[in-house]
Amino acid sequence: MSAIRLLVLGAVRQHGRAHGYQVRNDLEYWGANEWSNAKPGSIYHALKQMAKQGLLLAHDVAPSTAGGPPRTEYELTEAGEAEYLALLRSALTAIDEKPDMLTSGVGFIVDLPRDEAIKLLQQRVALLDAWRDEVGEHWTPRGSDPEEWGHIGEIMRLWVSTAESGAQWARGLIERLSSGAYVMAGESGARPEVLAPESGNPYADENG
Amino acid sequence: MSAIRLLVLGAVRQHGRAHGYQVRNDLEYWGANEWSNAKPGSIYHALKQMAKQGLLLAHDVAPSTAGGPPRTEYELTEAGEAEYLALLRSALTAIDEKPDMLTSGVGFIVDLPRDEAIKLLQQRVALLDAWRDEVGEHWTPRGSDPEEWGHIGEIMRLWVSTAESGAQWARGLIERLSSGAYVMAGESGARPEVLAPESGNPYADENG
DNA sequence: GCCGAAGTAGTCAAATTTGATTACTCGTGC
DNA sequence: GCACGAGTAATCAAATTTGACTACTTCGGC
Repeated sequence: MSAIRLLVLGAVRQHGRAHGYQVRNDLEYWGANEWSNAKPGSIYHALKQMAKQGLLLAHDVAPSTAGGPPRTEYELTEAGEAEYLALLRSALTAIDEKPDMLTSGVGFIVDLPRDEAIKLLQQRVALLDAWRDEVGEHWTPRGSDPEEWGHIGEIMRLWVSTAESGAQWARGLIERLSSGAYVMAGESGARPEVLAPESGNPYADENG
Repeated sequence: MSAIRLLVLGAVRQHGRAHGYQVRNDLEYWGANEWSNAKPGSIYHALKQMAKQGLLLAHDVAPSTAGGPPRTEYELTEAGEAEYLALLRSALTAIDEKPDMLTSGVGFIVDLPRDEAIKLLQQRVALLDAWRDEVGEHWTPRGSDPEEWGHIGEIMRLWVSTAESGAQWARGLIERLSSGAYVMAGESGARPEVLAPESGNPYADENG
């Protein structure tokens, strides 16, 4: 799965209630259109699809106050909230995902309690270590002539290097979280669950 | 674009002439179904699409000799050959691609002359260095309070680390290529351009 | 002699993604 | 007073991707 659902759910959740263009704008501001598939078509499609599946609740709102076709506002249902957290956990843990997944997960990591975030990242490190070992074994079975693999061994080198650097980064973040960096879910000083409608999204544009 | 076209063109090219199942089998053997989107539907779709676009020539062959529906064999046209090399070059150079692109590029790197492969990888390193610097600047503009960015700065750290490890790997491969590792296109001892039909593909299964 | 598993070859519907395009409003200049 | 670019909000056709499914053959066991 791509990161689009996580991104859209996270963006809607930050507003409490949002219409497509707001989501699209937030994601564009984050540059997500460049490092993920967060393009208009995908965003609107994801909103509709998730509404159909009961993850989002759609409110048809009168023709927009500022030009354009009538707009629809969405908010997370309970199922949507659960799906959001599941996707977020998976984004931080799973190592076979494309990098946009992990990037999105990091972007929303403060929606998790500190303990859990650390635990997930530790799992990530363990998975990366295991994968590196597995790749190493798979590509150098006893008795097989290294010559035989030739340049294909370079793929192994690439993967091993990717795994090690990924684990390194995760260890760094674990350390920072362990020493109290950032304000995580449920901690005093946390951003309110839902942004006040009149205040701008600190991570997005200035339009309420 | 995904890696599917590069993979399919490369696989067909290695056989000189191949039908869909052969391609599918090769790619499965390389594990490409796991680290890329090389699934049956995508492979057959890519074959048909590229045939329609003149990159491949389709030969309808009598009902298969060994079960299943009638099969179609494909071979690269001149345009297909050009497209293949263009995709391969781009896979090795471009840094904004998903990792399956680079992996595929490495898998086929010996289809390029040594000089060119080295040059492309050097370009890659330069692009990665530039990207790392740009990310660093974009995320720490003068006057902006680091506190303001909070955990979002972790995305920057992730990207910087990705860029540096990617550049490191590329430098390693450049070095190995420079000291004569592997047999590249046009070099004595090179595998023949096209595999003999009766011999197995050394990088795939044993069926001709 | 035939049953089932494995292999061969490919198709299909549904979901998703892309990239362009539509449609309407507001402010700015002229 | 109106043309034009920028902003707002979304839709659409075409291409791609996914995952399951069809259909046919061969081979080993019983």
